[in-house]
Amino acid sequence: MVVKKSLTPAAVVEVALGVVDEHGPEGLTLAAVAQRCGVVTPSLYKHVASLGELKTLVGVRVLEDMTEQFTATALGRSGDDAVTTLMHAYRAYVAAHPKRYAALPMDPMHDPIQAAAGQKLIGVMLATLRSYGLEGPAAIQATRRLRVLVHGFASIESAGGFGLPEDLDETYDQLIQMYLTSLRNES
Amino acid sequence: MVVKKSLTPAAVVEVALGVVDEHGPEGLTLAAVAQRCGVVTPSLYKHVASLGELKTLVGVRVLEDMTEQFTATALGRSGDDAVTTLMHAYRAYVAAHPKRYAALPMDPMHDPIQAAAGQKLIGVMLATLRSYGLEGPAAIQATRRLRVLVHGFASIESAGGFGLPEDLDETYDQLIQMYLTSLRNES
DNA sequence: CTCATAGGCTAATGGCATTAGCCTATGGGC
DNA sequence: GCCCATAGGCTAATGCCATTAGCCTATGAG
Repeated sequence: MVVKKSLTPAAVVEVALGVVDEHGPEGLTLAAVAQRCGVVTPSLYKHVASLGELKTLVGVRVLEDMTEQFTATALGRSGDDAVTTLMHAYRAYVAAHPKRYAALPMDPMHDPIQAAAGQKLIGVMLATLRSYGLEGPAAIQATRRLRVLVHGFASIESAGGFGLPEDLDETYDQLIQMYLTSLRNES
Repeated sequence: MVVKKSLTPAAVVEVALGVVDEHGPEGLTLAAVAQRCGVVTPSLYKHVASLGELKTLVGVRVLEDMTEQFTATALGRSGDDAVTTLMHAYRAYVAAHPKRYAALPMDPMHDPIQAAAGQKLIGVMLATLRSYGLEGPAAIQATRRLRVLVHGFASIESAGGFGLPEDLDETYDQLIQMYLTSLRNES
């Protein structure tokens, strides 16, 4: 039987993701999504509650996507190797989908719909640090530092915020070394 | 003579800044600005070319504001003291105007109107590192690392992105120490 | 076979940006 | 002191977008 394009909510989010990848977060509009779905705008309300909700769902989708990628990459590694790999994976993801990254909410924890996905992503970072044997608060601090580094770099790079793209690999390596050193000085 | 509210472009930007502070960057709308100016929307076009231009000008204004604050704070200091002070000033500015910070473009260099202001802000950071005697490329790398740290932390904190506000001062202190260490390991 | 409903559609409302064109006060040149 | 260009306000109109209401049809469960 031919598969009908039944247009599930998930499919709508998928299309929305495509729109974001092409036109950025500001370009994400119900009208644009509807057109790509071959449907008239109001029809979308049968699948999502509003533009706001769609944006939220897109955010969740991206968070899950990142979590999956990073998990796969970090599996079977530990220590500096794991951290280095995770940081590279983070940068690679954002480089591959720059517009998409800009669609991420910086406070996923404050939205009940996104909280779980955000928690999982942070969980991957926390798990990556496991082999350092950091206890409670120290582990949280280390995770925060990591988050600051990868997000800071990724958000600037993806926006083309560094004047020249020259030596950016070197810059990132330095950030990684800086972070690894901070981990060593902590235990 | 009573000073007329002549509504210069600068005044419009000022009002826009107020709107951003209150409602965030998405709330910055010509309609909102016009209302605050006690004027009808189309009238604004006599002072700014478009909403886009106004946003750009707001960005310039914020960049200049930050530059001024940081310059004043860093004057007369050098070495770790200067860096520490600058980083605290950055965080303080963003904490004082969280919405405003979100209105900043991450790629000021790509806009001819904002380039100068962006350059100056980066210049303050570069100057703050002067006493470390870093040469050319090394100085640029150090500036980039600094930028990544302060922006990463500030953007997450201002969005309320850290789960609990607990121990954020400690987190920031760790970031500062981490950065200072990276400076020492470099020369 | 029937009928509830999923999922599409059209029509209508209201907010916003933007453009065109009008109108008035004012201040600089004479 | 007079005259007019213009700065700076206004109304009207267009077009895009989100959102709501209400209609219509095919389909699949009973």
